[in-house]
Amino acid sequence: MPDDDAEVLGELLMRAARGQRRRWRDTLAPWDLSPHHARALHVVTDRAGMRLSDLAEALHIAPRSATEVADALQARRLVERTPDPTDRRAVVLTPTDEGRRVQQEIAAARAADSRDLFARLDAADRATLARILRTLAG
Amino acid sequence: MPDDDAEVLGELLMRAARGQRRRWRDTLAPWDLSPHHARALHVVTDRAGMRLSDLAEALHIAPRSATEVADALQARRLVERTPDPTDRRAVVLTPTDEGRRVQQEIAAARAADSRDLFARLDAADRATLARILRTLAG
DNA sequence: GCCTCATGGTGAGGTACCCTCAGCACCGAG
DNA sequence: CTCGGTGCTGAGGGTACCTCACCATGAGGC
Repeated sequence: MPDDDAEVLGELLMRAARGQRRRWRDTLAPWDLSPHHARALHVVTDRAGMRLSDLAEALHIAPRSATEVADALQARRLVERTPDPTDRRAVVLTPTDEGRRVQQEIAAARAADSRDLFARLDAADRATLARILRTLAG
Repeated sequence: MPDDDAEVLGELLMRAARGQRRRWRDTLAPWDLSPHHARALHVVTDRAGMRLSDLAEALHIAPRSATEVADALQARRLVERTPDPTDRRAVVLTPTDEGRRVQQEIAAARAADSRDLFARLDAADRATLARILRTLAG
């Protein structure tokens, strides 16, 4: 394989991912949420009883930074801090009704966006792309 | 197409890109350069006579931020600021010998890394992947 | 030649998002 | 009850961006 081929592929991959990220940011614009906060909201909504330390682990950030993410979501009234009944040191994060609603809307918007993007490919190409990407990830 | 397919594909794409970015960061470690600074060095080395404003445009950052990137590369003695002979307001960035050397080493390392990654695919898959990614980008 | 407006770069100051370290409250084993 | 470990957060720091204001210079109209 020529070196150039590999470089072109690498660049195409990065470009596709960049486009994907940009679409995602645009999709989130109506809710004025950063991708990071949307992800945090997703995580909190997904599994009830998340502790701050669980959130930190899920987002791959330091526990101290999870505090800040929680602060931000709480300020937006998307989640609430409640004391953990089984451990008085711990704090569990619970989505508010608003938080759950926003999360569902975002999930729907994201699904629609992904569908639009990949609708450009036929079924065979979608299957091939999935196989190839899995090979690269493995 | 089921919504799920699209979401899985989107996630696979992000995962592949994330892996790529991680490899790239690891590849750069020996030179202690961030991806951003490496990219800036590449741009400056690539085209002689880059002004700060050109660098800003190439990196898609504000002109003020290009000043900082230039400061960093200059502190590492990878580039030099020289006055533009045709416009006394402007500053052109020129790679030092060291800068050129580092840039070449990094380019070689990156090419080798890309080659390793995409060697997992046969020629047909590489061609297909390129075609599909171009479809998604377009 | 001079005035005016636009342009290239940078200082000052701000935001977002991470981090480490120290400290406090609490848990749980001995 | 004591003591090492754990969960969270205040304090302080770093990086990579940004905008705004400023200065020096360029370039076109008079």
